[in-house]
Amino acid sequence: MANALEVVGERWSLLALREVFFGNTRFDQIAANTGASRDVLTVRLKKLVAAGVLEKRLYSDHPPRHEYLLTDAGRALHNVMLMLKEWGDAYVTEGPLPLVWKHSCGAVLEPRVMCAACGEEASRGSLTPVTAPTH
Amino acid sequence: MANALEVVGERWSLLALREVFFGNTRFDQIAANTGASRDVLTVRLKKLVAAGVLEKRLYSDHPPRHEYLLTDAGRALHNVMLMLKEWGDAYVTEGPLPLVWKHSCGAVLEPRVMCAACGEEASRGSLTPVTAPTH
DNA sequence: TACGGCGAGTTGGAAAATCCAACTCAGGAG
DNA sequence: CTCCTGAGTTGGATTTTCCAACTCGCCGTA
Repeated sequence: MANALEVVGERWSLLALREVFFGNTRFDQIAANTGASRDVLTVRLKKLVAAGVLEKRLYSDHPPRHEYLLTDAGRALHNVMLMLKEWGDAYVTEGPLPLVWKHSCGAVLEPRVMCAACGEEASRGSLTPVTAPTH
Repeated sequence: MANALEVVGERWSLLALREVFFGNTRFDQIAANTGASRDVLTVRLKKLVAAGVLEKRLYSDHPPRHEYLLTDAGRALHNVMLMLKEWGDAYVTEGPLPLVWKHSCGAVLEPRVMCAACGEEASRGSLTPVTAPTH
């Protein structure tokens, strides 16, 4: 967890990623939609690229224009963001939600965490921590 | 998401919560295990209490000693932390993992996100965003 | 050729947050 | 009486963040 937070735990990092998930892949879009100041955003994006979460791609030579795209690692963050949004919706956000996700089954998504091995829901009570032997 | 991050998105907040999940509910334990400086930790814990994520309880009158306990909102963050840990384990942490979770089915937990309505896995491809009508 | 505009930053200075070590204060333990 | 522990406070140095303004390359138009 601490390692994860070192990569995406700084202010604006996750919000910037959210924008890329929404298809807002250009610097000015990200800046406008997150509210991050441009200098901080520059630093964050650089760090996310360096960490392999985003990839900076030139999509036009003349004029030179780039966009930020998700790598596999970046795409894998979607789950984290879903759960974070879910928690915010449930315990922080008041009033109607500005956005929901619709699942292909037709329902509005209420994400749950399940165990990949058995398919059952993984609640806190059904889990036990196992520390690695310190050797 | 932005709302959620306003509550738990600051540095040390999630790590402090992790410690409480592990049963390290006292100030000094949290400080030692997270590495946060004591003054910042004081502020973070106050904020988490104010936000209703933690609760400060006196567990001994003489001498006066308190501990931080999870509220419902706090417990609900477990899912977020599971996914964050999962991501860190998969894309950031190198070498053997210091800790894994064991599910009651016997397997080491690999958390997946599923749709509560249909029970199917909710991958990015199976989801579509629906914005609230701006009216 | 000049002029405005856009994308993507950079720069400088003020304001806020963080780090760290040392200090406090209350209540036991010896 | 002195030492120790838990839970912070305090002061000062260091980093980050914020913000508005500036730059630079390139384009469209006139």
